[in-house]
Amino acid sequence: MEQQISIQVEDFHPVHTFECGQAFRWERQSDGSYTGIAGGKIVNAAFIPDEDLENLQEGSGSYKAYRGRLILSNTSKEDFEGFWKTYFDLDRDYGAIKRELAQKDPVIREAIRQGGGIRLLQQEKWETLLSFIISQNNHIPRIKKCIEALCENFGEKAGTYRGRDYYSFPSPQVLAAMEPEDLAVCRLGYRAKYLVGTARQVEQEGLSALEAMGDDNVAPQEAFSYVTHFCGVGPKVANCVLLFSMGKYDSFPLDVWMKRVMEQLYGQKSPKEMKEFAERTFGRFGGFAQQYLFYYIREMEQKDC
DNA sequence: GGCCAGGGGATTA
DNA sequence: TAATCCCATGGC
Repeated sequence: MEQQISIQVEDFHPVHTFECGQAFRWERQSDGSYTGIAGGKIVNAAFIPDEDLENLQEGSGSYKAYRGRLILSNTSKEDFEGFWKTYFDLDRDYGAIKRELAQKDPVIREAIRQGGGIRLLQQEKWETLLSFIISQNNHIPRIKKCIEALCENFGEKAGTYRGRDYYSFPSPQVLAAMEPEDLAVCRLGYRAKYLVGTARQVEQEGLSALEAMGDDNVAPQEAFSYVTHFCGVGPKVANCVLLFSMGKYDSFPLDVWMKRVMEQLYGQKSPKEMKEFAERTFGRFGGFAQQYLFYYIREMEQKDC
């Protein structure tokens, strides 16, 4: 019998959290749950919403409560306390963040209403760095395929779960020893040389130098400078790494979709204006706002047709 | 600072 | 079938 952990959570919904483009290794199962691997641990996350009126309709604020039970299967109490609790960012009060952001304007208010179950996963730095190098100028379905191929070919088998094999994310050492051509099986295109280049830099400088950027006393600007020095990492990818793995929550990644949001919904014209507007409006919660808005614009595009 | 190639696949025309 | 687009970056 699989070991399970069940906890009561608020401001969480698996679809919002796993489909908002922050992570690429969570797969939706036929029962609506998600199976993923992080830190070499395979886990399944299911969610049973509370059936109270407030949760089904509107919360006390201008958003649903997204309250219910999060059930993690194939894990232990120790792993939950030592890893998943932090990974799922369960100690953060998202209600307070949403209330503050919702006061800013009607656009972000509606975005929070649509994707109020997003939690920013605290992902591993090395994996996040490489995942977002792969993400550049790319579609999410293909990003997922590239990463899966990378893990299957260069990672280690982490185990079999519900009839499927899972592989860990390849280490810097393994990829540093490769030539870009060796990664051809992953269909990374021109990004293969970026991965190998960055892997060699990380191997040289030490993984701990990268990990140290996640410390609270490391300023966002310092982390940004460090992360952008890697091969194939510019401002967009760096901001994603800062936001999704280093706890720099003022980061506001500006990609094609976010430029669309800022132009169509906020009337900002240049990227410079967009950055300044975001900083001015969302401040230290910029990263949370970015995720709500990113999810919102993509939902709208889908419903259009 | 602006322009364009980089791979490859998915989507659109 | 052809053109366009994609959670961009590096190099000129």
